[in-house]
Amino acid sequence: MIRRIAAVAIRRDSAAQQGSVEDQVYSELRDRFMSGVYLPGEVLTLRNLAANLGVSPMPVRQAVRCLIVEGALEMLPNRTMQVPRMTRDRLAELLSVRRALEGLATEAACRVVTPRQILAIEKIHALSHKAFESGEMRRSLVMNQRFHFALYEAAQSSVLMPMIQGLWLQAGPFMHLALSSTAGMRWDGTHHLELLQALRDGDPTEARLAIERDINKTAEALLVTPHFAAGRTEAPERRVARG
Amino acid sequence: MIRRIAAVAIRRDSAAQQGSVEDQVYSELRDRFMSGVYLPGEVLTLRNLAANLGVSPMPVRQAVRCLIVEGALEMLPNRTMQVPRMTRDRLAELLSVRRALEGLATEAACRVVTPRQILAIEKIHALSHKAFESGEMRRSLVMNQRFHFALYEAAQSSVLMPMIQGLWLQAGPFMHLALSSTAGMRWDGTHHLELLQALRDGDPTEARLAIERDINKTAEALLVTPHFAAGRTEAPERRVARG
DNA sequence: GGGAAAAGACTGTGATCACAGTAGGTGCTT
DNA sequence: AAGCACCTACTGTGATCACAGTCTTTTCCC
Repeated sequence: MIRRIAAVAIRRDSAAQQGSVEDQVYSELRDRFMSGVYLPGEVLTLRNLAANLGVSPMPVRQAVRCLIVEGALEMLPNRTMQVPRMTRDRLAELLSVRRALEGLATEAACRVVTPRQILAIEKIHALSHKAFESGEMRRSLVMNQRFHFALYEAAQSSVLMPMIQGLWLQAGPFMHLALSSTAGMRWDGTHHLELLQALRDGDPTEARLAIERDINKTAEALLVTPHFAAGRTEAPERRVARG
Repeated sequence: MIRRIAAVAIRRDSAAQQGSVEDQVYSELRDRFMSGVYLPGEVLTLRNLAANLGVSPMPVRQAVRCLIVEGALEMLPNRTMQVPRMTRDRLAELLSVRRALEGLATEAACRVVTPRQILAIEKIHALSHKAFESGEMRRSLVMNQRFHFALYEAAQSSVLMPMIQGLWLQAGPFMHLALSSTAGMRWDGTHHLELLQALRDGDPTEARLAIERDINKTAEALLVTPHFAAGRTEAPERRVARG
């Protein structure tokens, strides 16, 4: 049974989308994972994804393989692919590595960031804060992500950036599942403001500490959610992919 | 012109090699990159690789895409694939991230490592040292890698291990190019011994410092080599793939 | 003889088909 | 009515072909 709910053509966004079809598929799927389109435990199939993206299965195969290598997708022994469930241990590890890598990136960024970039980051923070105040949690999460990535991009590191993206990619589905509801989420942008001040002062160490505090805050919010998988023996609850 | 120098079947090693052909190809290519089979700047093509591995181009395509995502391979604007050249900046970044991640893994390993595992690591160190003494640099490098990975594997982290492997994968071709000659390489296993002592003492902080010192030592040895690419405007010098 | 143009080889990419294995559903048998 | 077997639908995987580029080489003309 092939359910084509909305066969959105992959070229929808940005008229002059360039690159091969596979690159577009890969990019689109990355965005979807980071945006929480797919939920932990959800089962995806090549042909459904292809139909949903409006492309042939071929480019999807390779994009999906890459996502598996990155840990954003899991291949079960049955050869079926599913969005990995999250365990408390795994989340703690991800956050630990985030602290290390994003701390490094923040230090590097602080040393070379331009006033113009700082302004852009401030702007993104304002948007995130505004979205949070109006209860648009989804949008606030996305803007928060943009805030972090705008910062790390200033570091201009071709090593750190892909690794950090990989971490967000792995945590994406779970983060959106756990935080997209307003319940129990009392976020304040204190650490973001501290970071911005450190950037203006050109104080890498303080900037690093601010980011680490921000990640710790996220950790506190995430680790209390009841969304964790109990282990390898959890109930099936296999969600069928929507596309 | 298809040059089949040695069309080695992919199933050569270990009779009961399991998994799909693509998994085997991917695994084999990873090993080759980490072993320095391919040199920085070398150009690889799908069909040559496929012929060399004795498989059809199809599985190679996907494996190669994954390697590109991991940063082990580069795709030029011409759509040709080449082993990335190394720059001093990039190497410094890789080593910086290695310090952070392998430090983390070492701490974690130190907390859960068993005496039996410590013995195994000691054994590997002895082999590495012995190979170095007899001038077998290639073998010494491989054993050194096994030493590190045996340590990190003790940490049992499904997050850290793949990331660290990715780092070694990116640095692999350059490391072997720079260090496989005995010239200018005066390695001593002091830091390895310090690490082993810290493991026995159950002192995570000291273990972490020992690994960091070890990586710093490697950094010193690597950063003085004259093998760096000058930048984006370097001479072509495109080595043709051997397969 | 030198330079421009065309022909050739070879590249990655995408589509389509065949295949083996699995999961789930249906119908028959006991 | 319950249990078992078969059968259908669907999964990822691999192979093969066609195609549009690029790069090299050859060939023709000035």
